[in-house]
Formats: sequence, structure tokens, C-alpha cells
Amino acid sequence: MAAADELFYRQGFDHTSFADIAGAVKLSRGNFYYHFRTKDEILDAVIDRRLEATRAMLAGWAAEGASPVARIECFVRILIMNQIRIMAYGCPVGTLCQELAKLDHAARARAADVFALFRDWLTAEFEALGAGDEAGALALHVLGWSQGTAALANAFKDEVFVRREVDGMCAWLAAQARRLARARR
Amino acid sequence: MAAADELFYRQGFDHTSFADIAGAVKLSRGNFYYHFRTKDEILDAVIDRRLEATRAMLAGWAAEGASPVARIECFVRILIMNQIRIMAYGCPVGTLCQELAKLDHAARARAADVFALFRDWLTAEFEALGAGDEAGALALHVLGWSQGTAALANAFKDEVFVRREVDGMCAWLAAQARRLARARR
DNA sequence: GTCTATACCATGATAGAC
DNA sequence: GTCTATCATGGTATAGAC
Repeated sequence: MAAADELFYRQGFDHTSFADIAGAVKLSRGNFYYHFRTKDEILDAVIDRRLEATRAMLAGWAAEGASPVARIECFVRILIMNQIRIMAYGCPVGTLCQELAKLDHAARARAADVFALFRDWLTAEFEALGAGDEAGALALHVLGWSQGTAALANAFKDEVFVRREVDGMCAWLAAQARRLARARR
Repeated sequence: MAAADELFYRQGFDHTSFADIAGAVKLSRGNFYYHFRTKDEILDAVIDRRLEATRAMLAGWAAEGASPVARIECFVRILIMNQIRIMAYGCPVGTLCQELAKLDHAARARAADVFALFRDWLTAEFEALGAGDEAGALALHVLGWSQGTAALANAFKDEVFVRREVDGMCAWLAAQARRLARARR
């Protein structure tokens, strides 16, 4: 499953064959079918894996960050931490969603659930900042911003751009926090 | 070429077969090979087509918009104009770049040239606004913002989100124009 | 220029020996 | 659980008749 996850990320789901995955874990194709009967079955398993990994990561950030702003900054910083892989292969979440959309694949909605985890987590953090009804919109804005940054990082391989957008996101976040603090008083 | 362009957009390049394209224009597969000898050849033709169409569109906006802000707003509004197709298939430019990146395809750089056309056009508009050295960064920011909006529009199929981000972009643009006008004085 | 026929290969998937 | 052998399908690409 880890090998399939990595190959789906690097080569795309459709372009990755059973032979690729079996070869990566040094199994014969025949044996591979003992574990996963169809390609959709291993895709489901990979998405489950990603959902679980995402939940664990978000829980980690919740424990790590002292304030909502610090926690949201953990999210923003994955663009820097995974910069090399994002420049080569894009965002794992966004690219899978987009591919499954083009394939009109049944698992499309489940792939979008990974995005939904980030969205809901960010929404909760903005609510903790006092954003109220606005929290969902702010969460989607940050999520979209990071997606756009990943897309252009992949297209142009421009490290300076990524750094600048991340700094911009942090500055925007601080400004939002100040604005919401003022509104609270 | 138009049929291939549309199919590459809707189904992805890799997932579209010669039979699909030949069938769409009611040609036999054999005959199709008379016109395009390899799949890469038709991909090159499609990218050329897109480059040309993009140049024409940008030239149209240059003529249409009375001011740099009005012209950049033309760019922002394609998210609204193409909303239905973007929600179904994503941004044509971004999704092709991402797919070719995963396929590690030789045409990857040429696909990114379409992005570069938008980037350079936006840079020139921000320069006309008086942004100077900052123009390139502002151009990439707008381009990334629209890419992120397209990515989430595709994942969540949320029309309200798209409208809100477009309004946000226009407001941001107006604020930048005011800031640059003040700095000029 | 257009077609049929076909070579050739990779793929998803199965059967069955060990 | 692991393997080899095999099948059916569909893909890119070519040859050659008309």
C-alpha cells in the first residue's frame, strides 16, 4: 500500500500498472492479485491510508501549535517542508483529485474527502480565532491559496515564489487574527 | 486537433486513445496516422493550438480593457465564464501541466509555456500599474490564486466559493492599484 | 487521402501448480 | 501465500490495398 501510494503520487493512478507496484515490492503480478483483486481496490486502500495519515498529521499540529495562528502556520509550512516533491510531482491531494475527476472515477468523491479534512480542520481553527460564520470561507481561502502555490511551484519550479507566497500567507494570517481580535472587543 | 484538444482536456492526455480522437472526427485509426504519426506529435499540435489561442485571448483583453485593472479583471473573470467546465474538468492549463509532470513527458516544459504567457502578460499589466520590480511577484500571485480557486472548484464543486474568491481577487486588485498610485506620488 | 488488416506489446485479470 | 502460465482487451504503430 505504501508503494502504491508513492507510485500513484509520482506517476499518477492511471499511469501506474500492477506490474509497477508489484515490482516495487518485489512480488509477482500473480501474487499481487492475492492481496488486491482490482485496481480500484488498491486505490480505495491508498485513499484510506491518506485519510488516516492526514487525520494523524492534523492531530499532531493541534498538539504542537500553541495558538490557532501557530497551528494554521503548521499547515502553511508543509509547502516549504515538501517543496522538492511538490515541485516535481505537485500536491498529492490536489493531483489525485484532479486525475480522478478526468477519469470520471467512482473514488473521486473519496479523494476529495482528504481535502475536506483539511478544510474542516482549518475551519475549526478560524472559529477558535473568533471568525464565526466567516470561518469556512477563510479556511477555503487558505486551502485554495496553498493549492495554487503548489500548482505553480510544479509548473515553474520556482523556489523563490513558494517562499514568497508562504510569507504572504503568514502575513495575511496575522492580519486576519488582528482584525478578528479587534472585532471581538 | 480541436477534437484532440477537447478530449485531452476532458479525459486527460494519457487516458485519451487514438481511437477516441479518430472516432470523434469519424476517421479510421489507420487514416488518423496519416495526419499524426505519434501521440506526442498530436500533443505538440494541441499545445501549439493552445499557445496561439492564449495569445489571441490576451491580445483581445489588451484591446478590450481600458485600464490595467480592467484588463487584469478580464483574466480573473475567466473563472466565472468557464465555471461549469472548470468544476467538471479543472483548469485546462494547470491540469495538462500537472499530468505531463507526472508522466515525466518531454512536452512538460512547452505546456508550462502557456502558463508563462499568462504570467508575462500579467507582469506587463502590473508594470503598467507602476509596480516596477514587484510586477512579476504580483503576476504570479494572481495566477496562483486563480489556479487554487480552480483546483478547489473542481474538488468541491462549490459555486459560491468561486464567486467569493473572484470578488476577493477584484478587491485585492483595487487595493494594489490604490497602493501603487499612492507610492507613485 | 482514406481505408482494412494486422503486428506487437502492455495491461488488468484469472487459473491453477506448488 | 507465492509463483508461473495464460487470457482477453485495448493501446500505439505499420503495411499496403484502393
